[in-house]
Amino acid sequence: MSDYPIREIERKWQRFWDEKGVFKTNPNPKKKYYVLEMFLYPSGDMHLGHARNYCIGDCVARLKMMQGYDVLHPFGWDAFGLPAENAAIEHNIPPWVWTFDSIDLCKRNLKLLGIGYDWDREVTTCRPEYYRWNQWLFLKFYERGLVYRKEAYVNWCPRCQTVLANEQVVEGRCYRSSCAAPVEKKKLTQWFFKITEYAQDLLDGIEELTGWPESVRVMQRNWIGRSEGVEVDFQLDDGTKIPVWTTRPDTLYGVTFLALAPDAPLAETIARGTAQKQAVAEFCNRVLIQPEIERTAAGREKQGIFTGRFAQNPLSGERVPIYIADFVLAGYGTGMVMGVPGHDQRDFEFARKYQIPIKVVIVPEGKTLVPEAMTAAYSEPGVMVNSGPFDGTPSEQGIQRVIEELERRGIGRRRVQYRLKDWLISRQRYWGTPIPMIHCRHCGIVPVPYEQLPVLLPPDVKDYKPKGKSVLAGVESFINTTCPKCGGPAQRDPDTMDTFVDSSWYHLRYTDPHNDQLPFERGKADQWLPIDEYIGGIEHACGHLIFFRFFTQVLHDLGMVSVKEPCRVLHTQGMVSLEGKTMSSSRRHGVWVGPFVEEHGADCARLGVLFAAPPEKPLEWSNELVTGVKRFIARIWRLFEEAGYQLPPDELTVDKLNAEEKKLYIRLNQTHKKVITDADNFQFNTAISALMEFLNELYLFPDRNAPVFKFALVRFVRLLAPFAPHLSEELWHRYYPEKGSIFTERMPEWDERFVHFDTIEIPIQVNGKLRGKVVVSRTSGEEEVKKAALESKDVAPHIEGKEVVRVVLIPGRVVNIVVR
RNA sequence: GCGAGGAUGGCGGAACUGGCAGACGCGCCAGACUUAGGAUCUGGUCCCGAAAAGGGAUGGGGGUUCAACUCCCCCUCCUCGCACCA
Repeated sequence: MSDYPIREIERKWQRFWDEKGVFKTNPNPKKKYYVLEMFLYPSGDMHLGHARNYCIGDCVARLKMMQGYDVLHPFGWDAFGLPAENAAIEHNIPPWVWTFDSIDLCKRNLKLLGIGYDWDREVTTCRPEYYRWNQWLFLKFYERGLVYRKEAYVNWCPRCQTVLANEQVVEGRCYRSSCAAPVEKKKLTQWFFKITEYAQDLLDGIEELTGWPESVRVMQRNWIGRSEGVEVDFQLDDGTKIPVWTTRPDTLYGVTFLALAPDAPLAETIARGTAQKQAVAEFCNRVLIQPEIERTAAGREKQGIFTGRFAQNPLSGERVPIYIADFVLAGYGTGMVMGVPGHDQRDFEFARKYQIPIKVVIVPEGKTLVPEAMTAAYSEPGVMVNSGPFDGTPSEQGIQRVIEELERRGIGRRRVQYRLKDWLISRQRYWGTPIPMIHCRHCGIVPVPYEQLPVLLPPDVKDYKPKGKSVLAGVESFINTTCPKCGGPAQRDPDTMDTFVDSSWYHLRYTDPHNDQLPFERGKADQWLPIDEYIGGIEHACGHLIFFRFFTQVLHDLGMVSVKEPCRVLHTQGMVSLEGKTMSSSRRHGVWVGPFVEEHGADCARLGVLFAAPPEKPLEWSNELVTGVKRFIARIWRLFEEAGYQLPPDELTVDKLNAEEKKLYIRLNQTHKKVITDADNFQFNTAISALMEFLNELYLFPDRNAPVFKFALVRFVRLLAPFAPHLSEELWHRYYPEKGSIFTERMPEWDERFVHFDTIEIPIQVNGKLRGKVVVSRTSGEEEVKKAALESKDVAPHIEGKEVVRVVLIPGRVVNIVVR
């Protein structure tokens, strides 16, 4: 008998699936199932870390097909963005050449793995057929007031020469692992999506996402970061009101200074006309020039400077100095904090350093605090003191009472503050979606009319290298245009969109990928949404996975889709590492799909990544991992070759089976049940181990001509199919050469009448220790089992001469005899 | 600092609702078949006992319970996320 001809067979069935259109989507699904893996940034070769993601998704998709669902399982390319452009600059070729080469390579790899995508629905974000709808959606968002332009200090990556969203700054550095340059602050005029308008909706929506990992839900909650507080008006000497937001109004009488962020707008003007003016300007410059990571590192010694100005506390009437302090964030609250050194650790440190008085206004119940003796702020709840009419109030109540007083006097307002900031989407780079806006000297900013979309990315660019401003600004044929309003000469916006815009709605485009009238038709989106199973990396928890929820919610509110949440179930898969380091295309570190499949086969790769560990766990790849599944495949092949593909009977008469045969039949049903329920619960490793166990039993079964044996073999093939599709398809066709694909055949249900043996072995414990076993009928009554246990000779020595206090029976599980 | 998750053989990992800890696989040991084996098959493989009988074992310590990997309290360590958010 020959070895399993892996590659020959895999190629055969991949061709067959293609030709028969096995994975084509039913456009009119009756029972839909949308399984989606996060699409791919095509950046060179594909390693087993990528493959893990797609093998998981494909296993789910094929299983659902066999269970009778109409499955949507599409794929596409997240093809715009910096890596492509940087690589293009490095290799001195246009970005699209590099990108499409990468796509070809990756697609070949996916086909080598035999992943069952409906390639008719392929989406490529750098094609005008796709990105025109980015522009269209941008304009819709603009009309709805969800797009705006403002000058602000933004994250600037000096190496990529572009701004970054907050979600793209990781530990103060550029999020791209091959860059990781410290991010700077730069004042620029940029386009933003007003995601903060959806902060509460995004937060509320998390409650519904019960099919998401708890960790992701918590991360999103923290990222959105809701706090309740109050905005209090302090007053400058000239009467100007300056609002300060706080969550601790109960400490308002303890304010001894105000601190302003160096990049807050007020910081520029506050010191005007004071002797401090020069020093303040120098301080702000010095602070802002530092990379944010250094400036805002926790635990760092705080820096500040007095502005020469004072403000009046609206409750106590006290006059306090205004400082500029580097620990205050411009983008949170009002960009200014009230300094309460007695009750906030940061304020405490700052006050000690600059000899600002410390005032105690909260004390622990029944105790006193002496400012001079304090070594840290007292930030716990307590009782209010030195707080005028509020003295004696417990601080938690005090928060409410102070707010009420402020509101009554019209000098404060309750306000919820979110940590989430608006999404900065403009990029000063070439390889992205042009922003469909026109700047006219007379009419100001004018949107490009819908009928003029797409605004095409010009191909005739000589130099893609960024120079601190947009590449497109230097492309005259692109930048010069006419104003749609007045017809006069005008200029296009030179920036391109963040690629996270592309990935925020691709899940909807898959439902209607060729629509040239709309991004997608509502009816089609509603047929498939929400996504039933979404699989991707956890690194997207606070980026893409928030953005695509945001888009879906806006599109819902625009009446374009019925669902508010895009995705019912999310699974995050663990990274795959090699020699302790995460596999990475850009660092050329990994096991590559192409050579691996050529050597071991696609089924081996699939079984390998699925069997090695539960999907969410990180996985250290090793050759030993392959050995087991490769042996498994070889053993399956050998057993079936030996058995000779004899057709089983259509119906199995269970009554006529002898004991041995019936046992096999029961084991088959147990295996069937476990494989399906485990796979449905995303436990592919134990599903595969159940198949391995059953294979071992098939080998030991004495009569290979028994109908039940033949029956079991064919069922085994069907159960194996989602995990090792090529091998299974081959075996299936050896039985049924005239039938279609195993994946379009409805998988039978297991026989629930035969998932238990007639007799069971029950462990007997004495005082909790295992002392023996007893075999009883599954239907025997409680007394009968207890009697058998007490009479068992295994336990006799342990109960002899002792008083049996109690006999605990857990039916079908255990008997515990308690003696004294 | 705050938050989340985790710790089980030499390794990856199993264990339903609290009910036989270590399924399955790798590795290792022994044997069989072989000219040969890095192929295949069979058996063994948590630790202490020569062995049986017994004990002891799920990061450490306590508790609840007839019974604890599982529940409760304390501690240690690891991973991840956020991190001066007022």
